[in-house]
Amino acid sequence: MSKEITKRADDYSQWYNDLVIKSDLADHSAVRGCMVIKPYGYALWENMRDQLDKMFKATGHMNAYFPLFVPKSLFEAEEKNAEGFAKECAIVTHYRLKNDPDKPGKLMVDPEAKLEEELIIRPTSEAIIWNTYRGWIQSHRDLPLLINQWANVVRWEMRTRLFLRTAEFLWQEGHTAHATKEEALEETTKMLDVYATFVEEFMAVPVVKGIKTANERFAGAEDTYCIEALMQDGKALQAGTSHFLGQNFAKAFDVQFTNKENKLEYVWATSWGVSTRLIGALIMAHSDDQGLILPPKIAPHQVVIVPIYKGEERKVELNDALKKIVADLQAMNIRVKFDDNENNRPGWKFAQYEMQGVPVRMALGLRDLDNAVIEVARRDTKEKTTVAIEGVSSYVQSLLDEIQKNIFEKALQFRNENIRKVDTWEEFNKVLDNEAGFVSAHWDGTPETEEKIKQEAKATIRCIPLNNEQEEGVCVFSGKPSKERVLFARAY
RNA sequence: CGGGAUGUAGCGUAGCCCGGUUAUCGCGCCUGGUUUGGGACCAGGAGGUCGCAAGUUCGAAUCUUGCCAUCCCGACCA
Repeated sequence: MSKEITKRADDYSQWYNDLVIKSDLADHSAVRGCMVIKPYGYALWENMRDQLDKMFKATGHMNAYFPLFVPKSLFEAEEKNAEGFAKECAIVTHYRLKNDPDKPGKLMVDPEAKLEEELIIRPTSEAIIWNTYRGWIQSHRDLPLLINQWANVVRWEMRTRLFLRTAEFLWQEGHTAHATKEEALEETTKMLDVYATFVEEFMAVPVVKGIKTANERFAGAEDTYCIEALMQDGKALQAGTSHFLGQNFAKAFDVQFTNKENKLEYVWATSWGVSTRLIGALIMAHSDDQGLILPPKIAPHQVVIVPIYKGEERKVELNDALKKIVADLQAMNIRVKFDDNENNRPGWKFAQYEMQGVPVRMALGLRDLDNAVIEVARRDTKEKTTVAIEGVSSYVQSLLDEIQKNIFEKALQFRNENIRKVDTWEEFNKVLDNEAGFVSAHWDGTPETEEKIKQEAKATIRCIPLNNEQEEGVCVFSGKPSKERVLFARAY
């Protein structure tokens, strides 16, 4: 078991570099830890983004865009939020360069051009958005305000890891305002459900929905809900969060509304986000030694078609047959790539598209053409079958559904096999060291114990699962009484 | 910022200990040809501030010092 858990994020560097994302911008220390998203990787992100966007709109949200720069005075208004992000901010202090008198041809920061107030490059947008909401919300009739933003943010982490923790990343952040606590709480869990649905049904990655402990909570939130996924190396990954912000931001930015009784009240808030980290989750949850395995629903190309030529003879005939299949698949809204590039040989293409994770590959040569059949290979199991050309498009359509299902089932089985109930401290450590995965154990509910466990076992409480089964027990570390198990794991 | 390692062509590397012709090999790239059912082959070709700077020396990729950068581990985190 433990031997199978070998895949670490680093093992995928081949695909990061060759296909999806280049690790850094240039040989330039100042932008280290940023990422260049290549077209193929971006197409993947776009598909994920488009689907999420649809789901946000279906739940009544609208998109807006707020500034990249947050004046320091706004940033510090909500104290806990500011404190939480203070150590990882990029700050703009000047607005002009000038020629350096000592170094011809070089530029220097013009000391005359110092900004009166520093601008924080957003690590998250609560501050600037809530400052704006103050002007948008006066009456209960303005509520709820349901807004999402697709943007980039910057968090100057001491250590970066491609996809999982880059200095700049793309994400969406929803920021909503509500008249009542109940409504805001409902929104928080509703959006968590949207995330869970998206990640499971489209990315085919099973998740545990849960709530964070106080230690792991978003800075400035009353409660943080999360979805936690398990990677093939047995480490957990937080895949998305949805925060109930209470009235913290409303109070910090003085956002009040007049209720039906003509009384002033502070609004209730939520925020929620997922990022390009999801791409990392996708890679680490599904890849094998041959490369990526992409779920059909979000794969940039769902099908790739490779013609196999023999000299020039009957090439037209071959291509005509394939073009008809391409047209049939496109008519079914299947994203298909017809690769008739003659610079690369079929074997090269097979390997290439396997590495890129294209779910279905079809190959047609003269031998097949004469028999009116075509070879169909699926990426997830690597099975190849020969199918009659007649009706192959509907075969492929159902195969894509089958692959989507199979990838999820495989990941689900792996995840379920790697949630282990543990009742002693010795076993707790043994499982983490030898088998990894989630450990379901009793915890006395104190931040002190949580912190000690983190120190000693390097494992954190990933979440307290929603609808958690209540069960009398004793804390695996302190031996104090506990009434439910929580999920521990070593995490990215 | 602490601990460890490493910098040689676009990528991966040999050479360094023990200084001495024109810096090794593979992949990739360019040209021509033959090929195409699982990462083609033949022939020819281009590509190098040996991380940077200083020092030692007749002579430095190789030795010395300083600096810079990268990677891994830790603190931080989506």
